[in-house]
This record gives sequence, C-alpha cells and structure tokens, in this order.
Amino acid sequence: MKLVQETPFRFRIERHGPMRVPGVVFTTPDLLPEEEALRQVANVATLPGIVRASYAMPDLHWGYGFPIGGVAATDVAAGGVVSPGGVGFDISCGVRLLAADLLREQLAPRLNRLMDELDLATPRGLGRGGVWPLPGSAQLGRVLREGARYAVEQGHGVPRDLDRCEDQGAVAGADPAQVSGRAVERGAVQVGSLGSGNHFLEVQAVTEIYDAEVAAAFGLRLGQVCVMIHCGSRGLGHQICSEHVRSMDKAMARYGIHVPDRQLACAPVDSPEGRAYLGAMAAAANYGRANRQLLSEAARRVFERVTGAALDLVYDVSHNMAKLEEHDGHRLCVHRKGATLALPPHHPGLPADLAPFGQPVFIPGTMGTASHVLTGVADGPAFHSTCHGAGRVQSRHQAARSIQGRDLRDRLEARGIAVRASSWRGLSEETPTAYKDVDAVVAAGVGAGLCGNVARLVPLGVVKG
DNA sequence: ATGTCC
Repeated sequence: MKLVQETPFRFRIERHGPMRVPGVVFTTPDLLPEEEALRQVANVATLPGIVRASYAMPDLHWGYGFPIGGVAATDVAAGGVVSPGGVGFDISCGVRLLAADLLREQLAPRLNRLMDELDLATPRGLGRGGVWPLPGSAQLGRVLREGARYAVEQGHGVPRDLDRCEDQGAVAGADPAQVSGRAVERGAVQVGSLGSGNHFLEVQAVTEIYDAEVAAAFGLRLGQVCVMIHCGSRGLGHQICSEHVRSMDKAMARYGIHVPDRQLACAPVDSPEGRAYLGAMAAAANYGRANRQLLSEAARRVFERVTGAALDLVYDVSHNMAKLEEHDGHRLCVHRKGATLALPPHHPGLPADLAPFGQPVFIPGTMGTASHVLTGVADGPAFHSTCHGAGRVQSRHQAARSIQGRDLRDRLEARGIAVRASSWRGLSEETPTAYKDVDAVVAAGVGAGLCGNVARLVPLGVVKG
C-alpha cells in the first residue's frame, strides 16, 4: 500500500483497486499504526457514496471493520450507506468533564475518603447491573427518546447541564421500536453504570493551561479539581450493533453492495435497513447520554457530602456516532468511530456563551498519564472531527501479560494516584504502556489543524470499570 | 466495547 507523506501531519493513501476516494491519515511518522489499520482506512474508502476521503485521526488503530479513529462521510442522495461498524459496538461511548469549585490542595486531605465513596457510588464491571432507581423497563422508552433530558426532568441534574451536552442531551430520530426486546432487556438493568474495559470515572487536576481565554470560557483554571467520566451504552448498544450488522450483512447483496470485509456490512441510509439502524443507534445514543448524566449525579452527591464542592458540567461529547449533517449543501451521513465532533467557533450547534471559542472536546488519556481538553477550530479538514483518546498499541492480552493488576495499582498509588478497581485483570489490561503517548497524539491533532489544545489534566484518583 | 460464541 502506497502511503505518501503530504505535510508534517498528513499522510495520503492513494486510490487503488475498488477505493472510491483516497485515504487521509492525520498523524506523525512515530504515531503511525500497524499496517492492518491502514488497510482498514483503505477498505472504508470503497463504501458506496463516500465523499472526499476516508479519514483517520492520530489515535488510529485496528478495529471491527472500520479502524478506531476513523471518519467517513457518505452522500445520502448519492446512495450513501450507513454502517454499524463505522460507529462501533459501544454506540455513543463518550466523555464528560465536570469542574469542581475546589483546588487540589484543598482536596488532598480528603482524597482517600472521596475515592472510597465514589467507589461505592459508581456501579460498574462486566455485566453487573448497577441499577438506578430511575427507570423500570416501562420508563426505558423515555430514556431511549429523551436521553439526558429525561434524566434531568426526573431530577437527576439541573437544566444548565443540558446546555452543556452535545445535542442538548438527546439525539433526534430515536426509534425505540427498532430496539429489540433483547437489547431492552439488557439495557433496562444497566442504566447508570460505568461498564468495564477503558471506561472510568477519574478525579483529576488541571496542571497546564495552553489557551487562557478558552480555558476561562470553559470554566477551567490551574489547580482545579475536575471529574472526567468515560462510558457508553453498555449491553444495549452492543446488542443493537450486533443485530444490525447481521441484518445488513444479509441485505447487502440485494442492494448490489460489495465490500472487501464483511465487518463493513452496510445499507443505504435511505433504505429500511439503514433507517432501522439509525433509529436504533439514536436510541442507544440517548441511553449513553442518560447514563453519563446519572453517573454525574452520583458523583455530585459524593462531592457535596465529602468536600462541600459543587460540580459544574463543562461539556459532554460522544466519540462513537453517525450523524446526518449538512456539508457544502449536501446531506451527509458522517461516521465517527473513536473520533469526536469538534464544532468550530460560531457554529449554530454551540451554546451562545461558548460560540466564540468552539466546542469543548475531551481526550481521556490513560490512568497513569494525562487527559486533555481541546476545542474545535475553524476549517477543520475532516468534517469537524478530531481524535478521541490515546489509542491502543498493545492488545488487552499483551497488556495483561505485561503486569499484574495489583502491581499496577501499587505503582500508581506510589505516584499519588488513588486506585479503586473493579477487577485486577481489567486494571492490568489498561496499563498506561498499552497506549500511545496522549500528549503526542494531541500535538499531532493540533499540528494537523483538527483542534486547539486548551488544558491538560492529571489523575488524582481513578474509579476503574 | 461486550452476558469476550447464537
């Protein structure tokens, strides 16, 4: 495969074989991933209706069909397709940041107690329920339609929270009728739970401010304590993805669609299968947003009790979504998988007070390193998208073999990071050495013109899924 | 990511 470096932060995969557009990878030579991920970028470029390029962010790595860190837009009017693999199994997985009215030195004497209480208050782990009193399964329909808005309406949050959520807390077009009974069954008992894998709730502190004006507008200052929550749509999103991949895999031949990898199963956006998936995907997206809202409320109650400090929502973003967006007069289905929407300054989708500064974006790093706050910039080259995390370099298996969970906990604690894990195996799979350097990933994103860097945060304590 | 295989 021919990879041409076009600028210090931009590589091009020339069109070859059935590719309809080129591949464009925003990265640096030392962040370039395994060949297989680049192959996936090229495979995505064969999808019917794809426009401009198959894009990849600096945290690019191998995924199911589509690479993680991939952005692909299809033109709906030109037979453009939607593909569940372009969103990922964890539909609407995302990140929110809450800022405490508290400095890290004020928290220090109470950190351990705070972490103990967050540990108890955060349902998590594989399969394990983590049920919230909010919905019985009868109320799940409202969660699927109204997302975080329903949670706030029920008293789990304040109206201002919704101004600080992408899509004001609920995606339009959710169709609970397209969510199977199995998905509902799995989802009903997991509302308000963190999950496992790389999902976490961290107490962090702001250690660097790169853009003082934007940081102030986001409500962030040096030394401030924050809470970052990274989670998704749990078994419900997983079930929906599996079912719709299967249905599209069967339907593709009828639409005359041929893809180089069955994991790219897709159907025209404007088809029964396409509409069914998008309706179910939006429902899962709303579930994910309600989930993050409820976990925020749990954290707020703990903070209030232990420190007396309030937590203000800075923003909430998804990094696994497909959205119907207007670009240059065309209605496009923009898939972002392990990639974050980053609206530029003055975009109508921004709340008025953030309009001059662009949309906040959060990049969760790894447990031992750092996380970043970014902002959307004008003229973003990939449909206003940027990276979503550090990006894996080791498989879960490799990571787990490299260190015992208890040893990792000890090492982190020795560096002053309080760890509350739900499983030792899960903790070892998330060892910081399994990931790229998040600072380098962010620098590549900034260099490529995808985003601006606003602030850096380091973990004080981690509640691990 | 995920009742780590319907």
